[in-house]
Amino acid sequence: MMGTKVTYAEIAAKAKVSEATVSRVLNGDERVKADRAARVQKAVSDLGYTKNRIAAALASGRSGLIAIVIDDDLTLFSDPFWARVSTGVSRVLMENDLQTLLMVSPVTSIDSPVSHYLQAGEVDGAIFFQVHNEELVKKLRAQKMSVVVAGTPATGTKITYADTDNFGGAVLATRHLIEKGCKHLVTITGDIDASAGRQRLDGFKKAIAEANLTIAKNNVHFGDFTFESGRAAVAQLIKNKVKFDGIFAANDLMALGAIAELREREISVPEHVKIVGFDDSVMAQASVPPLTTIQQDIEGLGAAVAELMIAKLKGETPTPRILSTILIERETA
Amino acid sequence: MMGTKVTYAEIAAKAKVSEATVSRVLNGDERVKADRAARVQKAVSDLGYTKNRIAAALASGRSGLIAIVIDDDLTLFSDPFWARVSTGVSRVLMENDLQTLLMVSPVTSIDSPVSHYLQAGEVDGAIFFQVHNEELVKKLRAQKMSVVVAGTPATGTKITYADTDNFGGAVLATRHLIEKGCKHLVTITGDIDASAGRQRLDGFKKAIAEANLTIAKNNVHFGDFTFESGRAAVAQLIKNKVKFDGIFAANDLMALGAIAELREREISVPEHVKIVGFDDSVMAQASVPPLTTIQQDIEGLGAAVAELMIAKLKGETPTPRILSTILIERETA
DNA sequence: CTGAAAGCGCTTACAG
DNA sequence: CTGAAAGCGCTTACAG
Repeated sequence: MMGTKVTYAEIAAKAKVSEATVSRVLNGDERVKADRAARVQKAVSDLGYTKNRIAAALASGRSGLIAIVIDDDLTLFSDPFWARVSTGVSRVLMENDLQTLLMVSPVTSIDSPVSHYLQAGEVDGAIFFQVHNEELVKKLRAQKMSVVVAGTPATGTKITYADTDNFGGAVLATRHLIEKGCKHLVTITGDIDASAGRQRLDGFKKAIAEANLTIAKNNVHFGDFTFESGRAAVAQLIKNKVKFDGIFAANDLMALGAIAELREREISVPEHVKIVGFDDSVMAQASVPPLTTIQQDIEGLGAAVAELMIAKLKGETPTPRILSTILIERETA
Repeated sequence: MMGTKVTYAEIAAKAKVSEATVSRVLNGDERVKADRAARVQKAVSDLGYTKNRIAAALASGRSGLIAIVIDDDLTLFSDPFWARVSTGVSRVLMENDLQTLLMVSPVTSIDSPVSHYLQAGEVDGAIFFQVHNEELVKKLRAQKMSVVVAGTPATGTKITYADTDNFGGAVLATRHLIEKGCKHLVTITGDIDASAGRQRLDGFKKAIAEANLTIAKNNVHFGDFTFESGRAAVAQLIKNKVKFDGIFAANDLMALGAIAELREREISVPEHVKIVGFDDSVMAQASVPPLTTIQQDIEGLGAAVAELMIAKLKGETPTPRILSTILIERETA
């Protein structure tokens, strides 16, 4: 079975072909004659051979390694979201005989160890979960390394990316509130510097306009995706005497913060105020009352990113992928 | 600066030494004379050299790759817990010039692709986040591969591991309930097949015994770490007419489920029933009322696992590491 | 379609 | 302390 390392030499001897032929068969070269290919295949399985990818990498210049680069500054990875994206990435990559290298690094500045590592060319591609540093991405692309981003990069750049349809999801959420009879809608935005934050706000505005409603000055409250900011938003809204009967919170955590504050003031959800979140995190169904929210296909996003990477590795220039969302109706709206 | 690949040949020429010497200097061999070593160092930085780890791996037989193996059957990685452990692992490994390979695979049976891959010896070590398959671990260890487990393996095995002090944390939680005046305690256990589930139950029992209280037959309700099971537990308890004024739930999610059910029955928390969870997840502070819970050092656990791995790689036989927990008092107890 | 041969960029006994 | 040389296990023009 296993035991001592089996190499091409043994296979070649057993199959009575050259090592070059063994290599061809193992790499799916069609030109090898069927009978010889069969002999090689048999020898391979008889000997329980598994290829030494490191040797292959050195000889071919392709490592088969794809890095997932995560900037730990934002303790991003603590967010279950990214973990699930990674799961999707890893699964698809493995299916395609590629390995996932996990790089969690405090800073992805152009001079950080991670950057140097990436620039050293030991990985075939890099997947970024944020684009703090467009410079780095550009530099890597200039070095013909394949780069794919999960999320929407700044407009104008030609970076390949996949993202959830944040805009569409926000439209869905807002329309739902309107359908449920809300007349005075407000939104609590996420971090507006992040594309997801911006897009969700845009979607909200779109749905409002579509329904011929208007957005009063104080109806957009800028939050930052935290529970506290959701809570503060409601407090502020009330302090400002804003009249509202529906809230679209750009994520579940802020929605929960909003609910907590409403509850404290004995404003009942969904009777007095309806609310829709975004993410469909575990918390959404564990909340009281269970939260109506927008669900995204998180592992699917990871898979999409991996597929884009694979396409780029083949020399193709794939177009961005936008994954649609669905509304999960629970009890808050 | 960068550009064309710099190799030992260039460095050797520039520093006027042999390639062997370059290798020695770069690998910290003390025997090289200071002045020659200095010349090499200078050439290295002048040329902006970065080592080709793949070539080094092939020549030395050490890949510098450590796999984190995650069984995706349980969608384990969706749990932010493991993502954070991975963060800790990855950080420490990087600091030690090792890479983290992320392997999310549906099954880690002894015949799965992952197993084959690991057995092929392309990684220097493997970190398991669960030990479904003791066989695999044993086999790998027999092949002198370094294996470390995050979590507590079955007793009797000599597997190196690091884990949170689940037992101690449960004792802390239970004592707190007792100090707060609870007389009739119940616990909602986690999956009892998992070591964390068992240990947290044992800790509960220990604290009860310590206080000279007794555990009535129905006071231990077996859950499975889900929100629903927490909810069902309370429903069951009430149906069985069990008298209780304090609940230790083996994780936050079940605690939230319990709170939801209590609220529905208009039993107020913490006035009528006090409750303590375990994990200090994001949900704990976002719950209403905020959940008193046990906090563990999750990234620290990852770091500990990585440190154990590094020790094993050096040929040492480190002893298991148990990380202590603290109680975070909020409003439910 | 196939083989001999060179090469990928390091490491490491071995000899001195 | 240092160098020449062999070798790690593959891949890939090149020639036929």
